[in-house]
Amino acid sequence: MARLAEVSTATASKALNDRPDVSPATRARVLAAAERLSFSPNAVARSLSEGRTGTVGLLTSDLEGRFSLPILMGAEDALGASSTSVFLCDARGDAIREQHHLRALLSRQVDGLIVVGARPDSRPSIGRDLPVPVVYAYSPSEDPRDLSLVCDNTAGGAQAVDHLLSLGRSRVAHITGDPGYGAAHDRARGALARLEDAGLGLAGDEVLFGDWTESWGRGATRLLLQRAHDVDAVFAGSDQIARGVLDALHEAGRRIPRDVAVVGFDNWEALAAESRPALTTVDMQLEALGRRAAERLSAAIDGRRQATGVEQLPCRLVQRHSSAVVD
Amino acid sequence: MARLAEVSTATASKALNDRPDVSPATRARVLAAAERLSFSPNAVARSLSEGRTGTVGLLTSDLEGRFSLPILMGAEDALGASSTSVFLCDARGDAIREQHHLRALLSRQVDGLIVVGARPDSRPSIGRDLPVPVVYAYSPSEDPRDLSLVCDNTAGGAQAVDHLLSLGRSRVAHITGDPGYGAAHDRARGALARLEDAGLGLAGDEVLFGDWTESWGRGATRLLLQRAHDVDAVFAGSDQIARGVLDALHEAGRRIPRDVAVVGFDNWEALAAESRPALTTVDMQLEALGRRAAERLSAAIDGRRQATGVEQLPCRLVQRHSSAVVD
DNA sequence: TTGTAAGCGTTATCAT
DNA sequence: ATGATAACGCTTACAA
Repeated sequence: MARLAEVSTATASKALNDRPDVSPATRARVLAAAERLSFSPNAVARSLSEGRTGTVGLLTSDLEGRFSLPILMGAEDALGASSTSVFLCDARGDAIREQHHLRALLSRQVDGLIVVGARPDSRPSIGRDLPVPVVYAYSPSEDPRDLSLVCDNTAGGAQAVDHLLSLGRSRVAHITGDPGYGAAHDRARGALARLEDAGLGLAGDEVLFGDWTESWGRGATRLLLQRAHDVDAVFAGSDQIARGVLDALHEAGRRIPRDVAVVGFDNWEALAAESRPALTTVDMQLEALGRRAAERLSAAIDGRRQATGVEQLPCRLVQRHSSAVVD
Repeated sequence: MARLAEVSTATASKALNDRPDVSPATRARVLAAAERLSFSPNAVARSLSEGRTGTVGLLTSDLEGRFSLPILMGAEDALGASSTSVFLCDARGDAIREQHHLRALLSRQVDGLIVVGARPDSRPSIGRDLPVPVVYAYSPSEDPRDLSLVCDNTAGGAQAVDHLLSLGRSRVAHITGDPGYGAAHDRARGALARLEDAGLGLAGDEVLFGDWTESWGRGATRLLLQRAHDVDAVFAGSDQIARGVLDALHEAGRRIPRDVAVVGFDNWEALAAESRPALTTVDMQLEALGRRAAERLSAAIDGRRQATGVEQLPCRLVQRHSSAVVD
């Protein structure tokens, strides 16, 4: 290609990369030649010479889960903008496989790593002294010297309750999932704090922990209706649970939202938008989380000092009919 | 590292790659040195020299959809086994972005490409004369000279009806989604063929096309119950639709499966396993599809001749309670 | 402004 | 069995 343009490879390189010290005429000649041969530079060779590959590794523990996906999209999106490519690796929740992938990524000379956990709880650090910066998303690293981005579950719980209180509800119950999840406790804590601030207790007296399923939502609701017949709002720890709650409330003849308002968590569109009535829910804004993680990583790669600790990103309440104002 | 072992880089390379013509003593010395320095070979340099990167591009049109995800998992899984890494690119359904990513992938010297569409219908070929093999998954390429892997929707529809007939049902209706989807027609065709074989017509006389939502499932079911009061089975074109069908049948006081058996499509666990009763459904085995696509691609990369045309992979019926045998 | 040459880290060829 | 050397395709001093 340089030959076709009758210049040296050095000049060709400068011309193609918009470097100074190339006469307009030469540049034009080079560009024309490149065009003619539909020349495309070999990024591998460039990486070798520059010592920078323009790639990052995305190490996820659980592609299956619906949570990693939006994060991954956000990250892919943000990195694509800086024409960085993403190596995707799924460790399937297996530490051995994770180490294996880590080695593969490092040998491929990625410029940085994003680690996306399967659960919102903290996870072991992938290692200190890695030759590239690392950002944890969704699951924070146990090591506070790492940088982690997570969504603010406590604030999310508070937002849900704030909303219910603003509707004038005062008998608010909370049905949530597996107590083994830190996020379940965080959301409950946020919710309880707001109730307390308002001088209220929890309808049903205690948080109903169970698992993250629709059927638990149904079962817990039946239990709740016995314990607190006058309940006028339910905050569910997930949209799946909320679906069960709606179902059981219908069954019991309660009208929604007139008799009981319901708020879910996750904003899982297929569930929340299609329920009857459509479900008000807390959105974790995971795509934004992924995007932010990518931005933080890019900054670290470009040498700006790597921040540390856990950064909490806000949730957003999405209002639908299950908590509509009734006249 | 070669210096530490007091050998030349050539010998070190042979030792590390289990090449012959290295004395056991030397090999041991090299391995020890590598260990001490926790040496990890630079895959970028190796790629440059070998002309092969051990990477493939995964070009998806719609990361958002739940369908690309299992395919992606399967592909990632199969490729990981051959220690091939995957570049993930999401075109977001935008042709421009797709071309952009394609260029980026080629300049990164990927050894092959997997193209995953957003819908089960055919899509434009990504281009002829690419320097690397390409396999299409889920969305077949419009160009029959490309290799595409898709699931056999027609057979899937047939499987659903076969199952219902085997339960002794004879008044079978079909409620499905957007008629703009070829897959909707394929499934309907498979279902109708089997009914015809059994000398039966469709309950409700015609396929009820609408959209892929729960609310359409509800609406269509109400319609259906007017038109064909004696319906004893419904085959739904998706699990979301099936959820709506279940809902409306409950509302109408029909018992499931005693009065009406229901079969869905997709085996979307969160919906199907948690519905009341749990939903029998057709699984597209997308993970297997992704895996198969990766295998085909690997074969093509390794020089075995690239097959062409559309390869159909079978679906699998997952039986749950919505079509249980009633005594 | 342009060209020459070294270097990036590996593998492969071919002497020794 | 080992090592010197070229090659992979690019960037970048530095020399012309």
